[in-house]
Amino acid sequence: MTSYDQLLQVLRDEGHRLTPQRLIVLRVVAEGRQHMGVDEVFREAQSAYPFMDLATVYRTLRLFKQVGLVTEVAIGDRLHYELTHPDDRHHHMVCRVCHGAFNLSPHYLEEFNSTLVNEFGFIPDLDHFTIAGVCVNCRPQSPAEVGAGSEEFTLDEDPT
Amino acid sequence: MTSYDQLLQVLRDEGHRLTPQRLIVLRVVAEGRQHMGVDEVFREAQSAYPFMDLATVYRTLRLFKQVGLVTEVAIGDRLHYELTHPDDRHHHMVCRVCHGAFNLSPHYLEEFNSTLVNEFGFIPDLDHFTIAGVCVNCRPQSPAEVGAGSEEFTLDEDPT
DNA sequence: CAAGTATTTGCAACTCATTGCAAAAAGAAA
DNA sequence: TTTCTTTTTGCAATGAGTTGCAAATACTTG
Repeated sequence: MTSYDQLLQVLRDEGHRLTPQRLIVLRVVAEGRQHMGVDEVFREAQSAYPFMDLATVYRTLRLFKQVGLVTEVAIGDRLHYELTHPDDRHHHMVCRVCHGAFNLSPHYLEEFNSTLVNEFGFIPDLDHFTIAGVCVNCRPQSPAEVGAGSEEFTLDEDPT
Repeated sequence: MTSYDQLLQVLRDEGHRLTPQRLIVLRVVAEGRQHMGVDEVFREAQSAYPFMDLATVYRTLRLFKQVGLVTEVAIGDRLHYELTHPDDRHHHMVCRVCHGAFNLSPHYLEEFNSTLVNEFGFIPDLDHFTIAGVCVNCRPQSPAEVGAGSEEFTLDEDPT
């Protein structure tokens, strides 16, 4: 049983129907690069199935997100999606300047999460979290740093 | 010099023109309750200045946000704005169920901020931060908690 | 205070995303 | 396989927010 079939089983198990549209969107996202924009998913899906409708792509991605098959990442002000890798869950730091997305281990949010729960009884949605900002490469460097490069930092960028 | 005039000075100092539309939007936000929706701002502004256009309200609020006069809060999926109180800066926890917005002291994000800067050289936008989730009152209670109330937590809700 | 210019407004068109609804189709049952 | 029920799709309309552009206007300078 392939990994792709396992994904389909997730849908079946929750009582969702396996329509050609869903199979295609799933395949596009599974085979595509990290965090694809909705329009990209739409174009690729449409080339495999010309009757594909944009609304269906939106609905399908939302469904996939609900059942955990994909992860939603807000890049700029557009929504992107990537296949969820259960063994490599991570959050994202998205650079406001270059729009690059960098992975962030869930470990960095554990304490924040406990604090909100313990102090306020507030349960934050931290299934997937995206924080915007400016990455090392786009950061205005202080004079002392100019020419020093940024070898001191490790940014695990999503291949795009 | 009133506080209102100080706000106007901020605009003037940055070279922005003081149009009637801007004066009115500023007054509406300054006198309004916490985090008003754009449509509310629009309605109130329109009653003071019938020619007010919705696009102008959007542009004006965006400008005010840029210069720091107002803070943008995403509640549900709509944007809300509140006057920035420099002596009471805070982030928000927004409940996905009741849509209530609760204040969160910047102190709770200091460590997270330093971690990202120190470990990744990533400078997160933490001027204002909104985290979605479920608040104590809307949280499904465990059997042991039923009837116990939520006196153990202090949620500082924005008056709405 | 009049003239000049750069910004801002109002309007309409547009984008991204969602939704109502009738028609189509998936899966279950016979 | 045929029928039935429920979900899903395609389409068109809607909603929130943004944008291009010509007309209007706030501010600057003489």
